[in-house]
Amino acid sequence: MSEDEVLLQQLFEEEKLTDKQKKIIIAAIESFSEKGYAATSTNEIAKKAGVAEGTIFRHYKTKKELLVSIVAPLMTKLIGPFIVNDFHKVLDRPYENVEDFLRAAIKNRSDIIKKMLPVIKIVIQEIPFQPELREQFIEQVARKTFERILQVIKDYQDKGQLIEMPTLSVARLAISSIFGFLISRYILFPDSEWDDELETERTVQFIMHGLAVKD
Amino acid sequence: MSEDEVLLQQLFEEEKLTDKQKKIIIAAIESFSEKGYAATSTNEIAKKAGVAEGTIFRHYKTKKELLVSIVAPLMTKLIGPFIVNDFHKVLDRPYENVEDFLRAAIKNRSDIIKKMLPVIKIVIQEIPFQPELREQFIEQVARKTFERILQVIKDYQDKGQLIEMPTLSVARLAISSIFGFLISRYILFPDSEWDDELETERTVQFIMHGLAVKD
Amino acid sequence: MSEDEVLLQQLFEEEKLTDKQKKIIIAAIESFSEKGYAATSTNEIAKKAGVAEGTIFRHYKTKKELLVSIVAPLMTKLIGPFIVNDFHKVLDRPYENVEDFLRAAIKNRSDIIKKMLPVIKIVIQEIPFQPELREQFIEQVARKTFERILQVIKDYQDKGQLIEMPTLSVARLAISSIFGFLISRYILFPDSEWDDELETERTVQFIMHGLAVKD
Amino acid sequence: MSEDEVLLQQLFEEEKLTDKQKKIIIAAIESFSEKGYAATSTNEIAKKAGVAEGTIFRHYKTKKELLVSIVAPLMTKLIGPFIVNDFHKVLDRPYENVEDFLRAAIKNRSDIIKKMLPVIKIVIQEIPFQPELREQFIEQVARKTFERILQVIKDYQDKGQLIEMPTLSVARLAISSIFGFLISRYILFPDSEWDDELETERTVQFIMHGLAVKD
DNA sequence: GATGAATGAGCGTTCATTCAT
DNA sequence: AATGAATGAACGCTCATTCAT
Repeated sequence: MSEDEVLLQQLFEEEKLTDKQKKIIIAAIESFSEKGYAATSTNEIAKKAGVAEGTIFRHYKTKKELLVSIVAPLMTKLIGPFIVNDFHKVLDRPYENVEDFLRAAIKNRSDIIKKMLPVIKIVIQEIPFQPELREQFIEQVARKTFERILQVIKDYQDKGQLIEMPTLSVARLAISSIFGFLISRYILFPDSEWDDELETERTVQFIMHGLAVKD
Repeated sequence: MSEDEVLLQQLFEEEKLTDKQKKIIIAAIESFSEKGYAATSTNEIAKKAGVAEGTIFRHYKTKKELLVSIVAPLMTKLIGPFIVNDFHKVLDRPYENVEDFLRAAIKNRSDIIKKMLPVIKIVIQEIPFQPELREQFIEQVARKTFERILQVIKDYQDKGQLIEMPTLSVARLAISSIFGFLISRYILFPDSEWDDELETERTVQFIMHGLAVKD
Repeated sequence: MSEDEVLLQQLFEEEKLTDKQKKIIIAAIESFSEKGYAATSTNEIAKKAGVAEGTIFRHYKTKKELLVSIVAPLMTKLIGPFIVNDFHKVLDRPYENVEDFLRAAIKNRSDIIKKMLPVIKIVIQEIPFQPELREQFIEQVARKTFERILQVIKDYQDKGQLIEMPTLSVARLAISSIFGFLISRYILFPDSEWDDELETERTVQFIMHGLAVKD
Repeated sequence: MSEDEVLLQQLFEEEKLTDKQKKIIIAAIESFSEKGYAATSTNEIAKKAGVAEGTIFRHYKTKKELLVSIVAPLMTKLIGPFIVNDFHKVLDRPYENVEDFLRAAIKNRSDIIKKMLPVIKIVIQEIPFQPELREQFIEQVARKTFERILQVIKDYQDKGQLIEMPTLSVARLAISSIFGFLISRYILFPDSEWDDELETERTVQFIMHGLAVKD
């Protein structure tokens, strides 16, 4: 199974996709993420996919519907495992301390981001301009995940492992650090040499203890 | 002087802009930042600016040149003060400890970001797709600023105020936290109520001491 | 079969042309030859052809490609018969004397010119400005034909039917006379009354014996 | 006096031209003859002339008026000397025989053509598309000159130096040969090496005696 | 007289979308 | 289901021309 096939399977698990449809989606992901949605023509997608232009519109009423069909499942998939798995894990208290949880969270997201990189780029680029996507994102991702995250934070605060501070602020600071790492690692400087294990640990330690010298 | 006038003056300090040119730039900034560069038509800009479409092309040979002419000065302006001012300040040792420096850095960037927000959005959106911009950004912003930042970090490490860790990693962690704050504050949730003083302080404390409970 | 159909068939013998394509070509020939290539808009061609403007660009990537596609086959067709037929005829010595050859040459060219007139006008008008066409013309028409003509002249000189003079000069003089006739006949004064037989004969006699009174 | 100055003086003898006007005309002649009237923009002419675009329209109401103002004087000048001078010369019987007359005619036209070449190219290119020019050409050049030429021919026929044949046909044949020479010499192959004296003589001899071998 | 900024119609071309096959 | 020719609106851009300075 090729790399593209894997990506497709992850994004469109249950859906039945014809062969042509797969080709269209792969071509669209590639073009959208390279040149942006608005700057990509359906003609170009059709050529890259090796299908007739009309075929695209047989499966997706409009170009925007094609975009949404690609991006929407990511929202569920990207988030789903986090919520479903980790929720239970956390409730089951597999991570007795925060640091283990952070390490797991970073690792977990890393795997997905690596695979979904082109689609993630599309989401980031298009969310500001496509109200449809933004709404979906806020609805499905932001809200659900956020609630979960806030609760996790609260749990650890209750356990006395995190300082007292509004959970929203805690969330912002922790998420900034994690996303800052992932964005640096996979989007800004993917070509630098990275010791993933080491940088993950540094990030975790930073979140916990900051940069100040301890006496 | 209107808010737009202020923005223009800051971006195009020395340049002589005709009245129509100002209108074009303001209209372009608005449209580009709202709908994206590719999705904005020159016709639309002309209408919003109240000029003939031809007038745009009298001043800017192509649509892309208009984009660059808006975005390029930001790169200098956004960065200039940081380097020039803070460089000297740091060398002159006005900030004896890191925390003061961080507070100043956040404050300094906040002011500019607030004013330049729409242009900054354009830069963020278009850099991935416009090699011209990316190059300029890397050349003028990333390189220069990064060197400066790394040096500042090293200084504080030498003074024993920051832990020993590769400066690049320190930079990544600190910058993530600061940008995480600014992006949350001005781009993601500009409409929430923010106690700027307090959140700045929380960010600074986080960078220094992390989230772990101290005994 | 209409007159236009004949022209098309002659120019695009082997090629499969859709109905719309035929209409586009006929409209383009008409407009180009009436107003010149640069002064003809694609919009105008589309309207005259009764198709959408986009349809033109589906078949021809650019306006210039449309021009070339019309003019290029003429170069082959105009010249082909001359070379192939006449070459063999001459070698087979069907024209024992020059006068017969000249008569045949004029007649042969007349038929084609009559049919191709509008396209020929386009070629003449555009060759000075379209390097692409000029090259093609020199390559396919001028070179091949010229070699052939020079050889024919040499043959007749060897047979003692033409005076000794550099073949290039002989060619220039004979060709001037023939083209002078054809241009007068079909382009400058097509509306005058012409006794084609008689004027052809006069031209032939002129080429052979000039205008001086013989004693 | 530069070469351009000479051309201007010859074309605009009596007219008072400002310095800018001269520059405009020279620039226009160059561009029109290189790229054609329709494909030349007034902006381009202005730049080449080193004047503001508005200046062109101060002197010539429209672009077409500029074309006509350049081309019209040629019609008079090109023809004028022929009619005026040669008319009297012929009446004064300076050329006792046709051959001398032909030599003089070719020589006379050669000089002018050499100087006026770019303007002549413009005339040839634009006459088919500019009814205004065509009318002017027919009126001033064709008619007057033609009458004169026909009369000259008739004179020589009466003197028994030219064969009996409709003067129109005689004219056509002679003019074809002369123009065929001039066009080959100055327009088609200006870069070949030409022995002007010799080719002129060959042309004259051809017109008189043709190409057939005399016994 | 000369300028050049401004115009808006029109240019060649591309686009997402439709539909007969 | 798949095609690809056809569409016409919209695109970025150029043009000849105007006019306040």
